[in-house]
Amino acid sequence: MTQQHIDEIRSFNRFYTGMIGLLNGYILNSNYTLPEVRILYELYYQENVTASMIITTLKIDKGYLSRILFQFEKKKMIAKIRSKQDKRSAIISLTIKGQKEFESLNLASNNQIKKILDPISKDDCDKLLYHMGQIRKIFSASETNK
Amino acid sequence: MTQQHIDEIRSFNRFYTGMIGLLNGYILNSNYTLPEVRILYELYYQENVTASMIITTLKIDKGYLSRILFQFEKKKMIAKIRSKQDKRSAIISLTIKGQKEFESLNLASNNQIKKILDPISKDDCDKLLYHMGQIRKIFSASETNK
DNA sequence: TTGATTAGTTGATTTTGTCAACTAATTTGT
DNA sequence: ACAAATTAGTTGACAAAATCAACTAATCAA
Repeated sequence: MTQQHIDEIRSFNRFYTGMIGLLNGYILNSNYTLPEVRILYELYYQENVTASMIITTLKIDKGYLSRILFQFEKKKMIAKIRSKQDKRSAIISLTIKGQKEFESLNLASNNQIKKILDPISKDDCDKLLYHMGQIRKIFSASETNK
Repeated sequence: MTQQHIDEIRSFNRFYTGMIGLLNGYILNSNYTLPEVRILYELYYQENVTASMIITTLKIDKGYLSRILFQFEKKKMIAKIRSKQDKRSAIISLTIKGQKEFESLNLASNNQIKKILDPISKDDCDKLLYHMGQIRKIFSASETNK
């Protein structure tokens, strides 16, 4: 692996940072911050989530999380129920309102992607997905045998 | 373009956000913040840079930039000289010390990439670069004809 | 059962980023 | 030429985002 390999990967990272920034920038125009959206994402797609699970998967400070969850609770977007198994922790779930909020964020995010993909031909779109898939595959393979 | 296309792209973005986070996280263990590193990057690779040029390329608040540059100046990492053409603006350049600081950051960043690439075979590494190149090509092509 | 660990909360603080007001230099329109 | 508008950069006041450490209550492990 040469210096040129490294340079090119770093160059791609800068490029794709811009891409992601573009997409996140859109979300940041919503009423939620990036950490908030990530937390909503976890709550939406996982069941029986506790705060500490979010902490480990999102690598977020527990105090910070606690406050964000408190805001969500105040807005009636989540509900907490004390776990019977472990009374220290609480199972967190999105309320209907919380789900709807996330879904509308999701929709906005989809539209943003659509807008970016719009000038790209169907054919190139397929290629895009193919290349993305290959990149993930290569990284994931290296992930497993370490 | 279908919903599945969009979902996959979003999934890749989440995946790659983690990747970039990993790399940036490393930088953040240094003595510099992400904006600071990005500014150093601009100063290292471009000549005759002014503050307003950095503002437009990095989309950073001018007050924020002004303070960061002040810190750099205090540490003797940059030098400003009033532009002869336009006495409102100053040409900013890295001092030798500034260059060395950036180079050591750069080196650390390279090593981080190396570590990630280490468990990947030469062959897969080449493929990785190929796929990254193709992704950029497709996005850039769509960029030009808009 | 007691000492250590874990889940989550809270207060204090730091870091990061934004906004608006301001000075000085420059450009534009007449 | 020159007044009005614009631009480069600085500064002060703030707001938002994130971190750190101390703390309570529950659980685990010896």
